[in-house]
Amino acid sequence: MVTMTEVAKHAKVSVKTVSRVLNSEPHVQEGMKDRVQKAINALGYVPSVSARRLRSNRSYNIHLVAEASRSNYVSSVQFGASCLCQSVGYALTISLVPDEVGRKRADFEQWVKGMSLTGKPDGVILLPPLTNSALINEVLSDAGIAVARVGSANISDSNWTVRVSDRDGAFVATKHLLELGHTKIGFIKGKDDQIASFKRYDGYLSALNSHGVSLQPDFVTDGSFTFESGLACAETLLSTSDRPTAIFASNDDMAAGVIVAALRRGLLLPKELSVVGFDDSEIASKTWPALTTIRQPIHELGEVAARSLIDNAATNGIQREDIVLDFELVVRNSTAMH
Amino acid sequence: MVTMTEVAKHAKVSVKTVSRVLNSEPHVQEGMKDRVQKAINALGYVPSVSARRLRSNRSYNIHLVAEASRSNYVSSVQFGASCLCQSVGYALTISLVPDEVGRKRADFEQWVKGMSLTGKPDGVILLPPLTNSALINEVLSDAGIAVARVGSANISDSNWTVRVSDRDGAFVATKHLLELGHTKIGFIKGKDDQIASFKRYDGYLSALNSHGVSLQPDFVTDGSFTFESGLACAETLLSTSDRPTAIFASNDDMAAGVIVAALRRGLLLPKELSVVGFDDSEIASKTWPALTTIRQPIHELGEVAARSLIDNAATNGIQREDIVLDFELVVRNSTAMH
DNA sequence: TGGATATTAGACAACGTTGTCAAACGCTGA
DNA sequence: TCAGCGTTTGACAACGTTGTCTAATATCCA
Repeated sequence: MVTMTEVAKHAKVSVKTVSRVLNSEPHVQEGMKDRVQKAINALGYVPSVSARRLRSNRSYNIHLVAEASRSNYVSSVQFGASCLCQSVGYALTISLVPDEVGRKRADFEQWVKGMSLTGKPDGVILLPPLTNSALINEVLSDAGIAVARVGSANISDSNWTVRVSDRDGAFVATKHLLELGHTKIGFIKGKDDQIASFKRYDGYLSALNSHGVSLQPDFVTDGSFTFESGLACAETLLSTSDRPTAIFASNDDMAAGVIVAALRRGLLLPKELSVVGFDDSEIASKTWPALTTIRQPIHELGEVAARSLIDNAATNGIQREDIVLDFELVVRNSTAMH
Repeated sequence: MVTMTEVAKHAKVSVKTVSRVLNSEPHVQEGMKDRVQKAINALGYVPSVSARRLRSNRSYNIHLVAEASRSNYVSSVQFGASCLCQSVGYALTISLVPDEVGRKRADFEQWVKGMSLTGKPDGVILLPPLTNSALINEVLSDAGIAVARVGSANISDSNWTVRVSDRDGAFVATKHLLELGHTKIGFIKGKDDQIASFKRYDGYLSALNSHGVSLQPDFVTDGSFTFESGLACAETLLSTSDRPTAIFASNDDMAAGVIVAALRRGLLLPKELSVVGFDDSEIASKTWPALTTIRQPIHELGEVAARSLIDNAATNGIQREDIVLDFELVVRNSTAMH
C-alpha cells in the first residue's frame, strides 16, 4: 500500500504539503502542486479513508434507513442516493429494518447504537414511514446526526425534508377523474402512520369540492399502502349497490390490488372502472391495463437528500430546508371517460 | 466521546486489557473482564470504528454491487445481507450501477478505485448479471478483495457462489406444466449474459425430453428478463397458428409480461393459457391471475453471501465453496389442466 | 526443590492521515 | 536598510485503536 510519506519522498516535499494538495488547501505554489500530483499518479496513491476518518473525525458516509417492504420505492431512492454518494467519494450504507422497528424504543436505541458501532455517519436519510417517526428523529437528533427525510412529515425541527406535494398530487389525480366525467370516485387511504396519507386524502377532498361534487363517506376506505389492502378495499367498494365508477388509490401497490379485484369480478377495465394510483413505481407499468398515476421523481428524492447531507458535512452549514420537487400526472390505460 | 483510555482509567487497568476484553481475546481473568465490562457500561463507551479500521487493517464493511434495474430481486438480497451485517456489527455499503457498467474496462476500474476510496471492503457481493462478469471478477481479484457471487456463474476461481439450481428449478416448473397435460409449452429465454439463462433452458429441455415431448423450435424465444421483453415474446408465441397452451418464462417479470399480452388478446387465464415464472419476486403475487413460479430464497441468498465473507475476514480462512440453496414450486392461479 | 513452561498484564510503538505551530522566505513602505 | 507583514513550507503531535514485546506471576514435571 502506497502512503502519503512515500508520495512525499518521491516528490521531495513534506507529507503536509501532499496533504494540502490532496485537500486543495490554499497557500500551495503551482510548481509544488504539479510535482505532488505527478508523484501521486506515478505511484498510484490512494488515500486511506480509515486514517482520514480517524484524524478528521468525519465518516464520509451517509446512512439510509428504510423498511424492507415497499421495495420499488426504496430501491429507487437508494439508486439516486447511491449515484450521488459515489460521485463525490462518499459511501452509502443501508439498513433495511423490519416493519416493526421504530415502535419499541429500546430496540431502536439499540439499533442506533449498532449504527454508530459501524461508524457514525455524516448524515442519515429516512424513508417513509420512518420519515415521520418522532422517536427516530429524536434519537438521531440527540446523537447529533444530521437527518434528511424523504416524504412528507409533520415534524418540525432543523433538518431537511425532501418530498413532492402529496396534497397537490392527489388533487391533480382526482381532477383527472372528474374531468373524465366521473363523479362517483372511490378513495383508498394510506396507512395513518404516514402524513402523506392525510395529505393525499386532503387533495382528494379539495378536488371533489372544487368541482362541486359532494363527498360520499361510503366511498372512502382505509388501506395500508399494501397490495393486499388495496385488493380488500376494492372488494368493499365494488360490492356496494351503487358502486363507484372510478377508484383513486393512495399508491400504486394498492391500485394494482384494485385492478386485480376488478378483474376477478369480471369488470372490463377501464370501461367499467377507472383506476388511478400514486408514485409511478415499477408495478404501475406492469399491470393490465397499465396504471394512470402520479409520478414522483423518486430517484431524485434520494439524490437531493444525499446531497444536502454531504454539503452540510463539508461546510458545517446549518441551513436546513423543506425541499419540494415536482410531480407529474402520467396517463396510461387504466382511466377512461365515463 | 469516551475512549478506551478513559475506560482503562476507570477500571484501573491498561488500555490493552480493555482491548482484549472487547475483542474477547484469551488470557484475561474473569475478575478483570467484569471490571472492564462494568466500566464500559458505566461510561457508555462505544469503540471507534475508524481507529479500529486503521490499526487492524480491516474495514468491517461488506459491499454489495447490483444493477439498478430488477429492484425486487436486488432489494430482497439486500435485506438478507443487511440484517446479517447489522447483527454482527458490520456495515453494508451499496453501489447500484447503471446497466452498462461492467462492459467498459476503464469505467469499471474507475469504479473499483472509487470504491477503495470509500474504504476497501472486507468483501464484495455481486448480483446477477454482474455475477458472471469475467471483468469484474478479475478486477476484484487483482485488488485482493474476497467475492461472493449470487446466482449461477461459470467463472471458476476461489470465491463463493451462492445460488439455487437453475436447471432443476426450470425442470420442475416445466414438469408441472407437463403433468397438467400441456405438451405445447412455449419458453422465453433470459438474457445471454447470465448463465442462469442457459441453465433454465437446459432444465426446460430435459423436462420435455424426460416426458417424451419433442422440442418445437418455434416455441423458444429470446427474452432479456424484462417485463417488456416478456410481453414482446408472448406476442410472437401467441400469434402463431398453432400456439402453445402454456408458457414458461425464465423469470417473473417476463411472466407478468406474458399475462398482459394474453389479457390484451382477450385470452381467459389460466383456462386458455397457463403461465409459469421463476424467482417468486414481488410481482408474482400481484398479477391476475397470480403467478405459479419457482421460489428462490432470495433473502437467504444475501444472508449467506454476507456471512461467508464476514467469516472469511475474521478467520482469514480460504475455504471457498459453491453453496446451493433449495428452491420450491409455488402453485398459484396462472396454471391449469389442459 | 528447581528449572521450564504457560498464563496474565502492561508499556510502548504503530497504523496513515490532518491540525498546530513555527520557521523561512519574499515583499512592502518608511 | 530594516521592521512588519503575508505567504509558503515543514516538523511534529495527535486521533483511538491493536500488535509486539517484555515482565511478572502461576503452574507443571522431573
